[in-house]
Amino acid sequence: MKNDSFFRKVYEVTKKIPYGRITTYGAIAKYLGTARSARMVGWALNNSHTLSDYIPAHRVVNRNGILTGKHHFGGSNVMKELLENEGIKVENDKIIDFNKLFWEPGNMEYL
DNA sequence: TGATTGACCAACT
DNA sequence: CAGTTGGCCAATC
Repeated sequence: MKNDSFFRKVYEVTKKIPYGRITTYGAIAKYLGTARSARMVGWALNNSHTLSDYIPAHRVVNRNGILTGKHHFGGSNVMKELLENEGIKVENDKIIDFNKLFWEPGNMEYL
């Protein structure tokens, strides 16, 4: 695990997102030390589907709580369905209780 | 190998 | 207040 590449961390953090919780690209990037690299988070998630590990990318939204990457889930409402399936309320491709459901990367309080 | 892009964010004009 | 630009790292053309 000495390979501290950006993508590697993004994958690890994303996989640690608790059930029923969400986080943002900027939060992950900031956790990694470079808040300006939020774009790379999206890139990593884009390649996440190629990984063997399951990446709950549907729990990652932009800082406005909007499902920006919904289009990359193979459908238009796939991401929304996944979130609602976890009890997350989504309306007009936006997280309703985004403020409450927001999970800070690295926070293991759910354990 | 250089230039471009990409599921973003924040500052500046 | 809305549009533009800069920035970050990695992958693709």
